[in-house]
Amino acid sequence: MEFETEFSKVYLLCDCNNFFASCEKLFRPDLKHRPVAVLSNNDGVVVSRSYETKALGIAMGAPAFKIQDEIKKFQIQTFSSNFNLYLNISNRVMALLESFCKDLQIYSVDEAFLEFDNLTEQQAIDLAFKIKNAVLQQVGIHIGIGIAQTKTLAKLANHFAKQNRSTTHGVFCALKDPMRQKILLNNPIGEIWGIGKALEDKLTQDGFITAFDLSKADEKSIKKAYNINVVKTVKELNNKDCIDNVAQADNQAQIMWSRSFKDRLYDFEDLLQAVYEYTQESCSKLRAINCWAKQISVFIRTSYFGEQHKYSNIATLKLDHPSIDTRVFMSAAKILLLHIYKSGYAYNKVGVILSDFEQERAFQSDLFVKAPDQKKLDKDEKLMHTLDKLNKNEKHTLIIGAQTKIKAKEQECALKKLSPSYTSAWDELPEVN
DNA sequence: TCTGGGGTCCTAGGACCC
DNA sequence: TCTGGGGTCCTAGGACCC
Repeated sequence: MEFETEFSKVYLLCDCNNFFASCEKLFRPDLKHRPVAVLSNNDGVVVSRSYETKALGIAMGAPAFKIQDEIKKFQIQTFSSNFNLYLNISNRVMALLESFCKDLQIYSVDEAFLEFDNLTEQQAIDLAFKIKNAVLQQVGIHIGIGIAQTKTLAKLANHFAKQNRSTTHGVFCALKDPMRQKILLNNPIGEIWGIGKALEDKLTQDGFITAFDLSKADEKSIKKAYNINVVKTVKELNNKDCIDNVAQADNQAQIMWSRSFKDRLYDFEDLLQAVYEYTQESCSKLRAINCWAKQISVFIRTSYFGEQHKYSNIATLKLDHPSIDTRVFMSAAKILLLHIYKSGYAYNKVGVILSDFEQERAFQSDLFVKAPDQKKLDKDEKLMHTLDKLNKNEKHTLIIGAQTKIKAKEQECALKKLSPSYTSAWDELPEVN
């Protein structure tokens, strides 16, 4: 009798196929076999494509205005990004995955690593199909699953499964060696998780062409010529698990709010109003995660494309003590914008970043900085939470005095083809025949 | 006319100290 | 006056991810 090898650690990388496009199809059975594309903010570029759209040769990141002809010709159904819908579907998928695995690491809105101990190859494969079918039946989303002893290999296995859907049926197991070598040999280094364009170019120059080449590299020379992350990648390709929990930590490090404008902005006052709005949004997020921030940055930039005069700059201000008060950050933001604003440029994007978080309203006493009045802080915090409550359902119910033209025409982000909020708004529920 | 948004981590280099 | 080295801490910017 032969015993199956048990692997002490097994990762299943579950990844939703064409996630945004699949979410849009979920409530539109009429689109089941039709090409669908989801566009970014301002309906700028393609961010998700259904299989049919991919087959038509529409590239990821393609500017919408450049593919107008194809959209018409092939009747590609386009949607603006409906993040509330995607987040809602994502939550359902993740909840279901968690029922299979207590060690679930949610890596992004559409993928998660499931970690198991002591599984044989066959057990892992059976489990993967069970999970895949459950997600399809209960949520209606197709997922692909890569199985391996490390996260990097599981990502590669998942990619391989997707590239070879007809033979893999969306699941590929690289726990054992012939299969591991297969995915290593069949993937160029650029396909490896953690190897971006810059590293790809350098590695290729140095003669590393496939993932297999990199797996055979000498760790010491890699450390010398590249960095510690590439060394980790080499280890991971060789079944040495060394990438920690990738789930988004509870202790988020920064909050960013930024938008590109449909039209260009020139005036300081117009930019300031946008900065005020993004500051308000960022602060609201900050309070939602129960953090206090000590630092705020404001950035502005002209378009990368077309503009004659390009300019981009960022400025940062450190507060004396952490705050959650929108008004505090707004006055800081104005100072920062004054600092970097230059007239005569056609700005197309501004953003606000809060960082340097604390978990509580700690105040480091300092000889030269006057300690804030605790009672006043209590009152201010209450006021801010009230503000959030009032604005929760209807944005801009209550605004801070300095905000004058909240819906300035120039900064409206056009979302022309937004799908209804099927799962989150009562008045937009799908109709059932 | 129209080219996304929101994150994390690493590293080089400067400031500062002994 | 000039000459050093070694260490830590912080920050800006780059690279990467989805």
